Amino acid sequence: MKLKELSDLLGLSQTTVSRALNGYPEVSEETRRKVKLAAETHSYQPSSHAKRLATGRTHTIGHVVPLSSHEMINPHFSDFIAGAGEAYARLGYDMLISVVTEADQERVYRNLASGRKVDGLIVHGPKAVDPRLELLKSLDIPFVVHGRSDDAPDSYSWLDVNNRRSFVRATQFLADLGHSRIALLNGLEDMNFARRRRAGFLDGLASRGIAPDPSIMFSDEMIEPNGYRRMQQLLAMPVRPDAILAASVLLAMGAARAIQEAGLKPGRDISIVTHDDQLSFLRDHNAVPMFTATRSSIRDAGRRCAEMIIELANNPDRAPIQELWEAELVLGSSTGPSLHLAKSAKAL
Amino acid sequence: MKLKELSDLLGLSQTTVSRALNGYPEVSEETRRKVKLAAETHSYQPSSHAKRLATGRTHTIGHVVPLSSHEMINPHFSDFIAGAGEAYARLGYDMLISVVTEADQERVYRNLASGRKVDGLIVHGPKAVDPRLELLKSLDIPFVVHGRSDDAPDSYSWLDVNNRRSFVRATQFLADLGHSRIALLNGLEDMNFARRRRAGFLDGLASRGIAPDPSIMFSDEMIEPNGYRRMQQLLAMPVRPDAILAASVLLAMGAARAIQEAGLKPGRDISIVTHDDQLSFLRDHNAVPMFTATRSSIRDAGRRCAEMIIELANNPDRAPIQELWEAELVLGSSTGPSLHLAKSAKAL
DNA sequence: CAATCAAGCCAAAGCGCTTTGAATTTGGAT
DNA sequence: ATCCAAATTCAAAGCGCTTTGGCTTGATTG
Repeated sequence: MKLKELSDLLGLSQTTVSRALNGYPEVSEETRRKVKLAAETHSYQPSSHAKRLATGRTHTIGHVVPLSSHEMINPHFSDFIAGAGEAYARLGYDMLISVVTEADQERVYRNLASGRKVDGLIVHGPKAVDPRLELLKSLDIPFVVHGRSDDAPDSYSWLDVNNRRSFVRATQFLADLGHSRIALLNGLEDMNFARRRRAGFLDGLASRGIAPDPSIMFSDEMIEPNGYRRMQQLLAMPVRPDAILAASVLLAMGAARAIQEAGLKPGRDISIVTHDDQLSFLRDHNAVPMFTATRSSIRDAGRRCAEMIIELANNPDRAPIQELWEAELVLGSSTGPSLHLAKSAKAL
Repeated sequence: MKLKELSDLLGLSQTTVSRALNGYPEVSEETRRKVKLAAETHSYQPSSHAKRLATGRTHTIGHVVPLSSHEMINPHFSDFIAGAGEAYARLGYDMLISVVTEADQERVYRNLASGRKVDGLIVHGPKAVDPRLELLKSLDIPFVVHGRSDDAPDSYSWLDVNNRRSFVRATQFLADLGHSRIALLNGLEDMNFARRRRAGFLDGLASRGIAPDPSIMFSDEMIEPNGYRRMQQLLAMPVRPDAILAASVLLAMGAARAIQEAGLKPGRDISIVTHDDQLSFLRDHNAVPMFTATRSSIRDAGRRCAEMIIELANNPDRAPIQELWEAELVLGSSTGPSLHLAKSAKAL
C-alpha cells in the first residue's frame, strides 16, 4: 500500500493524507481521524527511502566499531549497544553498525557522512589524541563520543566517566587498607580512558606517599586471559603485590583465577579493586558483589549517548553536550586489610 | 556533488554518467574512464536514498536482537556481529540492528520487511518452535536463521552447529574417563540449541548405561554467576557430581570459580567440559585451553550467515541454504580421570 | 548507394514521499 | 445578502538516482 493508493481510497489528495499522518495542523481533526483509521486498517507504511529522499532525514544513527589489534570487538560493546538500542527503539530511530579495521576507519566515516546515510554518529573508543574527531568536525555531521579525547574537549559532545577520580579513590581505598604494593592492570594506554586511569592511580599513590613501581604496572587488552597471565607474573615475583587495581572485571576475574590457583584467596591474601562497567554477563543481581569496584553502567551510558545524538541531530545548531559521570565505589568481598596490618594488630 | 552536477561538468547526460559508474556496457571505455576519473577527483558519492528509491535495493541487512528475560543482550552476540560485520564490510553491505523486547518483535519484523528497510534479515536465538519463522515466510523477505527451529527445517535457510552430536561426544568423553555422576549446566531450554544439547547429553548417558538424574540438570541463562551458583548448589549435595557438562564457557568459568573456592581443583577433583563459542574476550591464543571443550567459532558463523543472506538477497528464487557445522573436541586442563578410577588403579 | 545495424548517447519517466503555493470552502461579521 | 479571514484541501514540483525507449552517428552490407 502506497500513499497514492491510500489517498485515492479516501478520496483525498496525497498532500492531505501525508499531513494528516504526520500531524500537521492544516488538517481537520475529523479528516485526520479518518485517515489514521484507514492507514491503520490497511496497514499503510510509508516507504522509508522515499521519506528519506524527500526530507533528507534518515532517522538512523551510525556506530563505527573498531576491531582491536586482536581483531576482536570490545566485549563492553554489547552492553553499550543494548542501552543505545533501547533508546533508539523508544525514539523511533534505527541503528547502523559498521565494523571496521583501523585502516578502514576514515573511509567509512567519510562514506557514512557524505552519503548522508545517518543523521549522526557515535564514536567508540577514543584515543588519547584522536584524529577522527577533527575529521568528523570537518565532515559537518553531528557526533557524540563515548569517552573523550584530550584535545579541545569543549568543541564536541561526549559522555565520559570520571576515570581519573575513580582510580584516585580506588587507589586510596587500597592504600588506606594498609596495602602499599599495589599493581595496576590497566587497559591499553593508547586509549584515553586508560591514560586517565593511570594518572588517577599515580595521583592516588602519591597522595598516600607511595612511590609507583613501573614493574607492576601493566597495559593490556581487557580480556580475562590477560588478567590471568599478568597475575601469574606478579605472583612469581620475589616480592609479590598485596593489592591489585584492575581496569575491567574481565581482568579482575583473570587475576582472581590465578590467585586461587596459587592457593591464595582474593580479599584475604591479595586485595582486588576493579572498575566495573556492569557487564550483563558477569553481573549478579542478588549476591554480594564479587569485587570491590568503581562502578558505572556502560549500558546507561549507551542509552544516554543515544539520547544525546538524537537531540543533536534534531537541533544542529545546539551547543555541544558534555557529561562527566562519577563512578560509585561499591564494596565487595575482594578486599580486606593488609596482612601486614593484621599481624601488627595481633601483636598488640 | 550530485549526479547532475557531475554530468554537467563532463558535458554528458545523467544517464551516461550513471551507466558509466555502474558498469553498464552501453558506454565506451574511453568515456567510462573519464567519468570514473571525474567522480574520483570530485569525490562524488551517489545518495544512497535516491539509489534505494530508484532500485528498491537497500544493500542493508537487518539483525533483530532480542533482549533476554534479564534485559540483556546475549554476550555471544558481539562476536557473531564481529564476523558478520567483516563480511558486510567486504561485500559493501550495511548492518542495521534493532534491539527489541519479546513483546516488540513481531512489530519490528513487520516494520523492517514492509518498509523494505533491509534486503534480508538474520534471525537470532530461535526457539524450539518459533512463530517468527512463519511470520517471516509470510512477509516474503529473505532471512537466515542462526540456529534452527524444529518445524519444517527444510523450508528456510539456517546455519547451525550440530549441538546434539557435540553433547553426545562430550558426555561420552566424560563417561569414558570414568565419571558417572555428570551434571548438566545448560542454557535456557526454550531455546532450540539448548534442547538439542540436552537431548545429546541424555543420548550420551544412555549410550554408556548411565541413568540421568534430573536433580543435577539445570537450565539457566548462560552467564558466569549462574554457573557459580549452580556449582555451589551441586557442591552442597550429599553426593556431589564428579563431572560437569556446561553449555557455555561463561557457565564453566562460574563453575570453576565455585570449585576453586571450595578448595578443589577442576580437572582433578571435578572434570569440566563445556561448549566453547570462542568468545574473543575469554580466548587465550597461546595457552593450553582452560577447558576441555566442544568448539565452534561463533564469529565464523556470523561471517557465514552474512554471506548466506547476501547470496539469498541477490537470488530471491534460490533454494534455501542449510549448513550444519560439526564442533571439534578440544582437550584442555579441566578434565581428568575419575578419582574413583584412580583409586582403583592404585589399589591394583 | 541506399538500407541495415550496432555503438554510444540522451531526454524523460518513474521510484514514493514531502512541501510549496494556490484554490476552495466555511463561518462569522458587516 | 455580502465580504473577508480562517480553515481545509489540492495540484504540482522536487528530492537524486535508475532505466526505458528513442535518437544520432558512422560503419557495414547487399
